[in-house]
This record gives sequence, C-alpha cells and structure tokens, in this order.
Amino acid sequence: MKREPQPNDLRERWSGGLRATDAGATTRVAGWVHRRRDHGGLIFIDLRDRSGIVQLVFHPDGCPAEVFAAAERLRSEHVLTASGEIAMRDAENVNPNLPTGEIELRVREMTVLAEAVTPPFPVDEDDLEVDETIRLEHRAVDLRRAPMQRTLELRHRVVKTIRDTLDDEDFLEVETPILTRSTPEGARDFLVPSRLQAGSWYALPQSPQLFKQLLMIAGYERYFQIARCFRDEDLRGFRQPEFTQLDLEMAFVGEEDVIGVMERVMTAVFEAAGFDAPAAPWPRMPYAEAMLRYGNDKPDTRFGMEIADVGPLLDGSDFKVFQGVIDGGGAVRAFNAGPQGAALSRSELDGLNEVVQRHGARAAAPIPVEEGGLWGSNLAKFFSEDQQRAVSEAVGAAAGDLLLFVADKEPVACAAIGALRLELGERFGLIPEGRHDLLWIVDWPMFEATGDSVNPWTAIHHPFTAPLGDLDGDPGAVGSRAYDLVLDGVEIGGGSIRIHDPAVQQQILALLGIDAAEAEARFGFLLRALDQGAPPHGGIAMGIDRIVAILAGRQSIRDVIAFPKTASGGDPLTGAPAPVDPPQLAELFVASTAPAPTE
RNA sequence: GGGGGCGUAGCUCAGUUGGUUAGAGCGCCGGCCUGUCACGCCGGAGGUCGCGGGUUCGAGUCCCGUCGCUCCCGCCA
Repeated sequence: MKREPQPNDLRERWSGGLRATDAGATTRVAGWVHRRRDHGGLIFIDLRDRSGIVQLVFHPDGCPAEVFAAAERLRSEHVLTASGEIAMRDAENVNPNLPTGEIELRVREMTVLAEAVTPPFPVDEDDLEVDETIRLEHRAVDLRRAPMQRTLELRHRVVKTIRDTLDDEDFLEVETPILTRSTPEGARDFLVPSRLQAGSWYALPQSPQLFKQLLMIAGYERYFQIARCFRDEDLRGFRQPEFTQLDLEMAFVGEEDVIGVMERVMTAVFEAAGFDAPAAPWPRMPYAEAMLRYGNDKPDTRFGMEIADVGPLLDGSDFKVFQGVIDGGGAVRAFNAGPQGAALSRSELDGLNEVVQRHGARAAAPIPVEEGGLWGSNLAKFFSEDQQRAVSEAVGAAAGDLLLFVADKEPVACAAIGALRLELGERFGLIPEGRHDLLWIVDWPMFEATGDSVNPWTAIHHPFTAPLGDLDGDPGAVGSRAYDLVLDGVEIGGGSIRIHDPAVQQQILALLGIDAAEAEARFGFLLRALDQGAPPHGGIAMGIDRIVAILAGRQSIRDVIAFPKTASGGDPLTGAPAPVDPPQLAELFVASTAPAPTE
C-alpha cells in the first residue's frame, strides 16, 4: 500500500542553511547517508548533518556516469560530500502530488569520504528505545541520533548561559585540582595512587568546597567553576560517579545574595532553554514543613495530597497499632487520596504496602470517608467520632475520599508516606502537563542524629556550614544557614553561608567527633587559612546534569552525559574499569591482588 | 549490602498448561517497479533463546547458580 504524501514530511527536514530562494545556485554539503531510495532510474539520498537532513538527487543525465555509479554503492551512514544545484522540488512540476516548496540538491559531484558498516541500531529513530548497553557500546552511533544531538546542544547552551550570566555579574572562573586529598566525611572517595610518594594516595574531589573557601580567603570575592566531581557511591538514574556541578562562592554575602544570584542565573538558563519556569523569586519552605507536608526534603509541590500529622488528633484511641506508635514517641501521618484512592481495588491497596515497606514501614492503612467526615472502615469503631471528623478535616477529606495512614517512628512514617504520596500522585496523573515548580528549602537543622554512641551527630549539609543557635546547647536544636533549590521534586542544588570564624569551625568539628589532630591532618590547610582572616562567605553548587535532564525531559542523567557509566560504574564503550598489568601496579606500590573470590 | 524487573535474529518484541524444523515488524542481501520521501511487490540470508548446571522421554518455557542491564532501599557531608 502506497503511503499518501504527508505535507510535513520534508518541511522540518531542511538543513545546511539552504533556502528555496537559493534555487539555481550551486552549493556543497557534507554529512552521513541517512536513507537511500532508488526510483525512476534516479537515486535519492537523505543526507544528514548536525542541523538536519537534505535530500540529494542523482539523475543519470545530471551527473557524470562515475558519480552516478558511486551513488549506486552508497549505503546508510556512509560519509560523503556532494555539490550540485539547489532546486525547488516542484519547479518542473514533476509530481503534482508531492508537497510544494521543498528543496533538493541535484548532485553533480560527489566524494565518498568514508564507508560504513550497517549501523547496530537505527540512527533515524526519534526515540531512544534501544537497550542502553548497546547504545553505550556504540556511543558514537547513538550520539548521532537527533535526540542526543539536541540534548548535548541544550547542555552546551545551559553551560554557556551560566558562564555568560556570571561573567556579567563579575564572577571569575577558577579551576581547582582534580588530584587532591581525601576530604572529611561525605561520600566514599575515588583514590589514585601516587608513584612519586610511595604508599600515598590522591583523592578525586567530591566537590571543590575547600578550595573555593580558600579563594574567598584569598580575596577572589566572586568565584565560580563548572566543576567535575567524583563520588564513589552506588548509582541511580540521577546519580553518576562523576558529575558536573556549577560551583559558586561569594564573599561578604548572606543567604539573600547567593539566592538572588542563583535566581538570576537559573532564570537565564530556563529562558535560554525555552523552559517555562515560574518567575523568581521562588517560594521558600522550611525543612521541617517539607518533611511534614511532603515526607522528604525535596518536595514535589506540583500536586496536592499533602500529608498531615494526625497523631495528636488520634491520641487516646482504642486502636492499639496507632496508640502504640504514639505512646512510643512515633508519628501517625495521613493524606487524602481522594475519590481516585477510593476507586483502588483491594489488590491495588495491598500493593501500596510494598511502597511503604521499602521505607521500613509495616503497612499503609486505607480508610474510606463517609458522610460527615466519619469513617467507613471496621477500624472506625476504635476512634471517637470527634477524632474521625478532626482527621478528615485536617486532610480536607469529604465523603467518597480515601484516607491513607502510616504509623511508625517519625522518620520512617515520614519517608514512607512521602513515597506513597509520590507513587499515587504519579499513578493518578495528578502532575499537570507542563507545570514546573521551583522552591528553596530553608531553615535546615545543622545536625542529624546518627544513632551511633561514639559519634552521635553528623552534619546534614557539611561541616563548613554556618550554624544558627547555641552550639553549647542541644545539637539537635542548632539550625544552619543552608538552602537547597528543588525543581519538580528533584534537588538541583544546595549551598550555605560558611563558617568564617576558626573558633566556630573547631567547635563544629568537635561536635562531629573530629578531634584536633584528625582535623589538622585532613584539612588543616583550611583551618590555617581561616586564621589568615576570612571574609564572611557563602555559595552554592548546582547539579548541571540534573538540570539539563529535567530541561530535556529525560528520566536519566545518562542521557545528558556524552559518555556516562552504567549502574555498576562501568563503561561498555571503553571497558573501564579494567585490570592493569602487575608492573603498572608495582610502579605505584600497589599490591596486586587476585579478584575477590566468590563465596 | 538488600529487594523488584529484564536478558529470544543486527534493532524492537511475541512465544499458550514444558511438546515437531523458535516467529513477527523493522533492518540487511538479491530481484522487480519507478520522482521517491515510513514508497510498493517478490524472494533470501540471519538465532549456542546471556552463560553454567539440574529436573524431565522432551526445557526458550520449570528449579539452582552465575553474568550483564535497569529501578528502588541502604549509601550519596
């Protein structure tokens, strides 16, 4: 069955800067053979370059016989350059059924620059639905595809916009070392053995944090860097072992200055990307509120179903499961899953348990709401009518809605019901098409309890974040001058005002269980620099890969990194990581060990 | 470290309660058609069913192990 010509088939496919008004002129194009068709004794080649596709026409009378013969041997992905006459498609009215106004190049000369084997997967597909390992093995082919070309161009524009905007704001880009020393706390380091100093190791930077603080002390009042960072932790769709961040630091500033600069930079980025982001200033939400209403520190505020703390409303009930949690100091959290929740089948409700169990909670309790806010569940008898009504009201539930409860230790209940909310928000399609939410998470606590008796506290941001409050009191009550930027439920950046008083820095390190000797050994260079007179300073780091992925509508940052790693940290293209020869190890004073035995 | 999903032709996938020579679309090769453009028509090649072991008369299918990919928890200051 012959396909009817579609008016738009070629309209979007023009390239090479050729225009219909150029008809009659001779020009030269170069690219890859995208597709080939033979018809009517003619040969049609769609030639693809970075900007699009142009159709070449080889006519046996229009070009030398050897050119036509060469054209007969052209195959997909061959590389060639051709020159000829630009012609309007319908200039001679060769086929009145064809779309008008299109352009073709009538080839007179051609040089095949490279021949190509059959590509391992289609290059012309506009989606990326090919096994990712195969894509990464043949990344040169994969990166030829239009979606990847567009994505890397978007990435370029984002980075260029960042540089231009910060340049306009008098920032200086400074490079910091990739070979550095192991940093305190944080993620696992990637290590590099030193050949010149036997037994010593470099670490790849998890961030340029300490160096940028040194630059502040050195008087470079506005610094930034598009910095590669390395963290040896397990990978995710939005996490790679090496990633790129915009690292920025300013002297003599407070939170408002850093936030202001970043709102200007990100607004410029969104505009450059044609991304419909809300206008700055963006809302700010205290950390505690995010944890309560959304169950995590990177709330997706694009849809409702907000979580309420219903423990206090339900205290004193006869329902032992909840009461036990309340008496044990735990939390009971609930949200209104609405009529769509009430429409869930029994097995779908059971399936929700798997969601909360991933976060350590036992189960999610569903309770339908009836007239007057009372509950239509056999659990209702354990609660007073006042309690039922109060909870229904707290979560804004009306008759026909479904309430979902999770009761557990506070952090567990928080995370579990937060995950449940996200799951249902996605499943119910509650996120409006094209909506994007940006917000700052502020008022962070400085410390988080570890549950460890030796080192009971860990820094939520990092040990150089300026604290707020009495360091001699309860560490759990100390706040920090930190801020995170959240886009559509993804943390895209975070920063803080730093400590510039060496005494405060020592005190924080002591609270974290890092004694003076260890502190000196690991980052004495920062402490000594603080003694040299440090201005108040602060900054932020933004995840470039994540930002580009969201702008490009991708679920994985692997799609916005030219040569990414797989989930096991490997690169199918190069085979990295790979064993090295024993002599190479010996030179580095590294003992050669057999692969770990499987037991 | 733990849990879920996936692995069948170059690519995307189907494969019924275990049952003969494992299929489709696209791609590839050959032929025909002939201003084609998701062209059309005819024919063809191409598969250790990730790998190893087991159960069975018989395994793509069931079991165990293993490797790879992927998502999630932990981890990611």
